[in-house]
Amino acid sequence: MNSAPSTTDRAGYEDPRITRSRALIMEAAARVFLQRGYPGTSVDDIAAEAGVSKRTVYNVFDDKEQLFRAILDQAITTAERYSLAFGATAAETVDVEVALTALARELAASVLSGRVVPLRRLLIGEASRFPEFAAEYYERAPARVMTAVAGALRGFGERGLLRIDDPELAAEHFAFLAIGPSLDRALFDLESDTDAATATRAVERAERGAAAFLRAYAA
Amino acid sequence: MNSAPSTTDRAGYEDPRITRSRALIMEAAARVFLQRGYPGTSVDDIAAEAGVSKRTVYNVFDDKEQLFRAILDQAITTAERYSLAFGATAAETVDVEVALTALARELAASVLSGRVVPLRRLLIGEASRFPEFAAEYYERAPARVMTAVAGALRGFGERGLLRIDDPELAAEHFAFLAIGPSLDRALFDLESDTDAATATRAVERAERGAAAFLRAYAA
DNA sequence: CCTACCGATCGGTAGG
DNA sequence: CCTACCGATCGGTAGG
Repeated sequence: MNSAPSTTDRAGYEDPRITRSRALIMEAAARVFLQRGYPGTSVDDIAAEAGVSKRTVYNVFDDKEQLFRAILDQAITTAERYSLAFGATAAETVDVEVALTALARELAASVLSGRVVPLRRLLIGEASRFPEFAAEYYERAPARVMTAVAGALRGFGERGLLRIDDPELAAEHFAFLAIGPSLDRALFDLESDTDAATATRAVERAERGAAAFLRAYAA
Repeated sequence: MNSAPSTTDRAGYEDPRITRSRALIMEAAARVFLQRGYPGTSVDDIAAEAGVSKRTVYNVFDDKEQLFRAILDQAITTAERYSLAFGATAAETVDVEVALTALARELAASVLSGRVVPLRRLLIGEASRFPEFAAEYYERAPARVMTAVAGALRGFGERGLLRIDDPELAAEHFAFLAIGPSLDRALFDLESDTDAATATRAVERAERGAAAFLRAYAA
């Protein structure tokens, strides 16, 4: 899809050298895009970071935008896989307080660590240039996680452990009580990406957010 | 500060032509930066939008970055003025449900309309290039509003109308229940900026968020 | 894989 | 003489 058709034969096999180059380039591009932004990153930067020539980059990807698209697809795939697993364990627990506290911690750990926050910065910052990228990511990543949370909360509601009238709204309340303040601040504060103290505070906030949710939605 | 010292005499008077040019340039720069981003905007674009020559832009501002800084200062000043007034009326009310619902609506209206969301996109997107701009904005705008909300909630707590142990945490819970989901989505969805249906849904969400807060923090 | 190069455009500055 | 402003163009770099 993202590469020239000629690099793949009719049976779908790709030259292993291209496969290897693609992986190197995508990893390098993700690293550099997330750090310096889309316009702040030149294709030369990516090629140098990947240890390939610029010409190789253009052999594997049509242009800079398609490379961005490939990075986004990869991130969305990861997020979708994650959202399927999310909350699966929580739904089996009988102690709703324990389950929701664990769910809040899990949410904080997954959203506030790794590349999620840098990717959000990138997509939000480029939303005017690539509105469809930002919108698609939102629908296929955070919105899916929200749906998974809503499903778990509906389960608790049906078992009489919580009072849930509107699972989608309740999921939003749960998620934003748990990680809303931490996430919002993280978007503006680059240093927090690697700061251990920030991570600790985020987990504590998640726990206290879950506690507030439990008070608001107690059966 | 931003202009050459020679344009202002010892008494602080500035050539009225410069004052007028500065206003034209800043309004144009705010419009274009917020729409197309910092690197996506050329100084020529700004000059054209302001109806002045590029040379005039460089007579008033040292460079493109200082112009960005001036826009940011203006936005921060507006936000600080707003945060001082915020919640002043709420603290006088006796009916806490009415007061908090009004506060939530007020928060939604002020954050989700106007230039706040586009400015957030700009600062978040440029956080890697201008980390101090993003951090300063956060501390002087959203963080101040949060402090104002915390003050109002503390007042309700002291009057026995709410159970508030930690006003700062409670303020975060209130704010993110009220506008967290709407704000997060707005950052990714450019069309929502001018969409009336989105605004209506945001107000409804704010009201239901305030209701959840009241359940969690009832005395 | 490297150097060289293109058409276009950038931020910033020259002379008048 | 000064400053503000103009049309034109600088050196350097972007994506391709």
